Amino acid sequence: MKKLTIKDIAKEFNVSISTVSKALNDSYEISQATKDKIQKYAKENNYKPNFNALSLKNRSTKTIGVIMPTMLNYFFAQVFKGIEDAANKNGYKVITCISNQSHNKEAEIIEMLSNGSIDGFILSMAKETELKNDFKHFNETIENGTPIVMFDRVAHSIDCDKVIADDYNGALNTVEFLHKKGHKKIAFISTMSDLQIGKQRFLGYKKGLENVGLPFNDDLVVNILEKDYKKYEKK
Amino acid sequence: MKKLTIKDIAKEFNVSISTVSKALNDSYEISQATKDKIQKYAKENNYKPNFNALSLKNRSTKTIGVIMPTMLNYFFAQVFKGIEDAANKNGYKVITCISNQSHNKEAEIIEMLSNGSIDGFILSMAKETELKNDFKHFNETIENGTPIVMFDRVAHSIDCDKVIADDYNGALNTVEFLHKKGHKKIAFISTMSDLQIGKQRFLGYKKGLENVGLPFNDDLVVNILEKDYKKYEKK
DNA sequence: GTGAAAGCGCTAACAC
DNA sequence: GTGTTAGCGCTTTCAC
Repeated sequence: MKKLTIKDIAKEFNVSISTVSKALNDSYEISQATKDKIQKYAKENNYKPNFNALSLKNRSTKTIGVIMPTMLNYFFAQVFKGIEDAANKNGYKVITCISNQSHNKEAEIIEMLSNGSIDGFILSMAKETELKNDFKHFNETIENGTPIVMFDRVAHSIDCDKVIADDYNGALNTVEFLHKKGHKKIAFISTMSDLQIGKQRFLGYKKGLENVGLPFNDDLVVNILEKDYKKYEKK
Repeated sequence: MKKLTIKDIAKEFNVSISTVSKALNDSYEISQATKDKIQKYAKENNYKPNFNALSLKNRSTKTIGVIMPTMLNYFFAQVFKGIEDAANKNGYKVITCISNQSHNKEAEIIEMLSNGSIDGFILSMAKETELKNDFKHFNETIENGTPIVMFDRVAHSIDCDKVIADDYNGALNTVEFLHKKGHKKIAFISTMSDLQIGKQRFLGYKKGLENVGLPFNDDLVVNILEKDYKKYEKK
């Protein structure tokens, strides 16, 4: 069964394609009788306006490009669920790609999607991008008129909207909270001490200790870096 | 900076758009000199053929619709990574939607993407779909000429390609393996005893016990259903 | 070697 | 109330 087009419907009723188009869009120009029969026929035969034709015409794809550093991580999986859900509710689709923490892959993804596939990006930087401090691809994208919204692992120097957590005060408040509960030996364990968000948390942790008058003890700080836990991951 | 089109390039060099198109596609009809200057200009100005125009013309979008029951689950997150990776390597994009185990949402997603947005589906059934045994939306999609590939939670009655694990023998072999290691009390814990894959594993488990001559003990079977662990999940 | 024109499916301005 | 036409960006057949 071939996909139905406006043209097919026009032929069916011996009217012009513009009549069909208007009827389907419930235009006031078209008589109720015509609209009724055309809409009925369209529904019965499962007509759906072609996505690419609409996107081409409207210069808008109603789809968002999402770039995730990884999905094998409960935080990012949750964020993805949230994005997908909100997008759908607002009539948007989501094209998702995984940078796998690689700067190169990230740039490639942006390149691949910068051809009218999407209306804009939502992304969290690859680790490598942050370490390299190389944001050229982001800047070019924005200059080319494709909006970017960054979350979690963001580059503050980029001029775009960002959604972040208050990592510094989060850690600080946690220390104060634990201290209030009577705890004296508060450890800091991080898997991302090399990233900005990790550093902020560490600074908040130290400041928290200072605030409550606890000594900072290097032995209570554990940094698990990727190279260490990577070996446990199947490739 | 507006996005460059073939038309812009044509104007730049005072040639026709078809010349530009051919030059960019390295056609033998065009002189090397013309090709060189046009290709150079295109590259320098970051020309990219418009995705929607190509899809419209070619009737192929080079994108796959992926429907996941959930992403908050290491198995599905891994599968997603695999799909995304393989797709990208083959020049495909991936539009991913989460059914959240809902039959309705699953049908809506299929409906939403069945307008020429994608060339085909890769999906794992929502739990509700399996329990309801209602596969109308799948059959209609296939009849309409959109291919479906199912994985993991599949409906065997649907005529399409499927990628599955051998749940029955997997469980059976595991029991035999453990028995060979000297274990006598082998428990069965499942979070999906209501799904086909869960039932297969359970049958394999029982058969395994039988094969090695161990008694089946109901107390060693634990079924954790969604309603039980759901309360631990943030909504 | 280059260009004109039709067509992919759709919308919208403008006839009639 | 309905139809014609141009155009979105691109490819491709057919002229020249």
